[in-house]
Amino acid sequence: MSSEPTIRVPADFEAEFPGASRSASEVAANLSRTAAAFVSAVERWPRETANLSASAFQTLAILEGADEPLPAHVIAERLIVRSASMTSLLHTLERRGLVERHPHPSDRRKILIQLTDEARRIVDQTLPVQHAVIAAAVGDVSEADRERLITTLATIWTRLENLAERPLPIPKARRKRRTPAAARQARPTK
Amino acid sequence: MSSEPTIRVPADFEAEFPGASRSASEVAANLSRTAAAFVSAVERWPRETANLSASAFQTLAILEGADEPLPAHVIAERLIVRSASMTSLLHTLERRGLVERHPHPSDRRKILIQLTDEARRIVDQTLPVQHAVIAAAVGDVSEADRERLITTLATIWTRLENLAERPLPIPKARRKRRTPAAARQARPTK
DNA sequence: TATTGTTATACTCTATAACTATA
DNA sequence: TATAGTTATAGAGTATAACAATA
Repeated sequence: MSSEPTIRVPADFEAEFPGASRSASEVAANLSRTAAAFVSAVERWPRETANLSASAFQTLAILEGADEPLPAHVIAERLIVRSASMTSLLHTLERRGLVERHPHPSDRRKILIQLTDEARRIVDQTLPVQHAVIAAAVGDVSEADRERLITTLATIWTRLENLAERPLPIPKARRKRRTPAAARQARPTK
Repeated sequence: MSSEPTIRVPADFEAEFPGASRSASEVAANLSRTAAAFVSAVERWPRETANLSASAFQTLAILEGADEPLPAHVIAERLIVRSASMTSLLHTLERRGLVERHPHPSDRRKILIQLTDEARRIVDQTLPVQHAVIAAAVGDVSEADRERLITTLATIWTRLENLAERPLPIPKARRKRRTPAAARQARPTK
């Protein structure tokens, strides 16, 4: 497929899109592609060995990390899903014997979600693989470059957080470039 | 939520997971979070102004970029989806009046997908906003750092491509650390 | 009144398998 | 035989709205 080591953007890009930045768009494209490959690599093990989706495994990992049963709404907050979605996710995990619902001892509105031993085994096997995959993926990058990368990513992330709270920007007009195909179409058809 | 500028991993991490790398996992965590924020920022405009999902807008953008009608299987290849998923995507877009199906003039197995004027208007308005959002997000990063970032991402991506073709690794045993909660549970309950 | 969780419903996206028609 | 596309079906994920039980 697109097996170039870096994704680059054509030179006339900023002429076509006033307000755009060629280098910024190259950052965005390469960042998205690398992160997608990262996520796919990390999700591979739980999917192929335990048939667990990303959300499903994340639910187990959250419970394992908490080291104690959690009420459903707490897991929902950490996963960033609605309570109705959480109910359905927990239903799937319960059917597969990976979590159990228990009544909360003092607040009878709540249910406490507890991992089964099988779920704990899955998490214990999956986390080392995921971390090993990550270590391998970053293996060719020096420690100094890792630190630089983390810092630059943090700079971008902070800006994105601010942007998310602002209203949508007003579009600037695009100056469409003439592509060979468009020129072909524009030419009188004989 | 997790509004720290950088995500960091505890110092005892490598003791718990032999074969893992603390700095690599920090790279992975920060990369995933920043990329997710990027994708969410870029998908915001087409979703909020035209109610278009990422795949739906991508389909329109591919057609716009090609500058000529494309057969369905070509779009499916570029989107990396199965032909059946493409059919359903195109059905949704057709219902919304954004694409039209036309018979291929010479190969009667094929259909040519063409953008409507409304779809072209949407793409023309969306692309400048997306590129402006990207330029704003990366605005605080110097040109030199952008280039370094792209290079480092390419290094990681190349490794991930190789890893994807290999069989799954064998998990190394985890050395569970004692968390406060676990210690509490382990202690005799009085 | 607010919180917790469930049910019902719907829509998107993706996937597989069986199928038609065309090359 | 291989290719292009559709239909049928299924499942995961997310969303909203109405609801019951409890605080």
